Amino acid sequence: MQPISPAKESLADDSNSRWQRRKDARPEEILDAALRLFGEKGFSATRMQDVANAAGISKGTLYLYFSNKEAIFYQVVQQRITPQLDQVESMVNASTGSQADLLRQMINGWWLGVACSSLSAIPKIITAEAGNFPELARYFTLNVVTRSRKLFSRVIERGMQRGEFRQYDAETVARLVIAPLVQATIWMHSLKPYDDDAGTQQYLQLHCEFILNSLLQDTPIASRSGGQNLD
Amino acid sequence: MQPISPAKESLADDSNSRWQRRKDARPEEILDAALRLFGEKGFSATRMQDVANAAGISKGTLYLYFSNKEAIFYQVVQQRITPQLDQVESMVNASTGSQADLLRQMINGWWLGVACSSLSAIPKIITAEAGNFPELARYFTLNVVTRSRKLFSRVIERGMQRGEFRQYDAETVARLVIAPLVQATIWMHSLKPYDDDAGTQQYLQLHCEFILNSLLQDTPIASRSGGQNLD
DNA sequence: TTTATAACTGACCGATTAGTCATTTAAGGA
DNA sequence: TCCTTAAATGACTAATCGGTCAGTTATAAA
Repeated sequence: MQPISPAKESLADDSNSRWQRRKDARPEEILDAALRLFGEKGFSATRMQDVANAAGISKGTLYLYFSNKEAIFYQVVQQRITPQLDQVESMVNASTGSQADLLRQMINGWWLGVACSSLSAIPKIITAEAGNFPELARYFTLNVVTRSRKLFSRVIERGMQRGEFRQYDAETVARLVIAPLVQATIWMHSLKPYDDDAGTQQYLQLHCEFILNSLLQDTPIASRSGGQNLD
Repeated sequence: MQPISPAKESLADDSNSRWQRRKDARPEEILDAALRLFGEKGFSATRMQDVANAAGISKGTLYLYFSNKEAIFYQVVQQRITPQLDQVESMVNASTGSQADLLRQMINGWWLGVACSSLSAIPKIITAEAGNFPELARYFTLNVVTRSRKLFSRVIERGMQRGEFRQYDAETVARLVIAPLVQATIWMHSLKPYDDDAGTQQYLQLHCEFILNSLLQDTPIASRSGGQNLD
C-alpha cells in the first residue's frame, strides 16, 4: 500500500526506463570509455565516476564487472593489443616479396591499426604511468614492446641477409623505425591540439622514405610515391 | 666554544639543529626534488609531502616558496628550459660552416643538454599531463616545441637553400629529426628499466647518419622528382 | 645576553575519491 | 498479472591529499 499513486508520468517509451539490463555489452563499453579517458587525462587523474558516466552506467556497476581501477587498465592492455600483434606476425611470416615493401606495409599497418584506432592512447598511458605500475610496465615491455621490435628487426635482418639492405645493427634500426611512430601517437594524445600541425600523412611517408634511403642498397630513387617495383 | 647549557643533548654540531634557515637554496632544491618525482610518478601521483620529504623540508615550507603544486610545475618548465633554447639559438645564429655539421651539433647538444640532464623528465611529464593542464600545454607547445622545431627547420632550410641538402619539406624533416630524440627521453623515464637495452650511443649515431644520408647531396644521381637543385 | 623576526614546522581542515552495500528495478517465466 | 532474481543504483565510508596557520626556532642585531 503505497501512499504514492503508481501512475507516474509514464511516457510509454523505452527511454523512460531508468536503466536497462545489458550484461553482455557492459564490459566492452566500460573498456572503451576507460581507454578514452585514460588517454585524455591519464590513469591517476581519471575518476571512476568519470568512467561510469562515459560508459552510461553508475559507479557501482563498474565493480560488478571489474574488481578495481587497475584491473580495467590491465584488461584494456591485454585484450586489445595482442590480437593486433598476432596479425602483424602472420603478415611477417607470410611475406615472400621484398623486405622493403614489407617494411612499408608494417609501418602503414601499424599506423592504421594503432595510431588511427582506439589503441592510439595506450603508448601515452603506459609511458605516463609506468612508474606507478611496475608490473604492468614489465608485462607491456615484454609482451608488446619487445615483441614488436623483434618483428621489425626480423624483417630488417632478413633484408640484410638477402643483400637487399645495407648492413647495420638491425635492432637499432628497428628502434629508429618505431620511435617516430610511437612519438606521433603520443603526440596525438598530448600536445597536438595546441600545435598547428602540417600533415601526418607527409610525416609518415617521409619517414618511410628516409629509412629506406639508408637501408636500400644503391638502387636509386624508385621508392618515391607509391613505389612498388617488385619483379 | 662549547655552549654552557647542557640542557639538551648538544652534539656540538650544526646538525643538532632541527632545521636551518636556507632561504636562498630552497627554491632550487624544491624544483630539483619535484622534477625528479614528477618524472618518476607523474604530476598527479606526486604528493606534496613527497616533494617536501625529497627536498628535506616540511610540507608547509613548500608554500613559502611556491603558491601551489601547479606553480612548481610551471617554474620547472619556465626556469630550466628557456636558457637551454637560448643557447641553441645563439649556436644556430653564430654558425657559418656546413649545416650538416651544425645539425649534428644540435642533435648531440640536445642529447647532452636534455636527455643527459635533469631536464630529461620533462617531455614525459608534459605529454602525460597535457590533458589536465591545457594552459601549461599551450605554453609549452608554443615556447618550447614550436620554437625548437623552428630552430631545426631553419638549419635544414638553410642547408637546402645552399644546395647542401636535398629538397624536402623542412618542417616535416625537423619533426623526423626530433621525434627519435624525444622518444628516447620519454623511454628513459618509462619503460627503459624493464628493457634490456642495447646502447643509446649507437641509436643516436645511427639516427644522425640516417637523417644525413637522406639530406646530403653527396650522390650526384640524386635529382629527385620536382627537386630543382641549385648547384 | 636579550630581543626581534624571518624561516620553518606539522597538526589540522575541507574536499575529493576509490570502493561498498542496502535498496531499487528491469525483465523473463510461472 | 504476479514473482523471482540478478542487474543496476547511489548514498555512504574510510582514507588520502592539497593547502592553511598558529605556534616554534634559528639567527642576526642590539
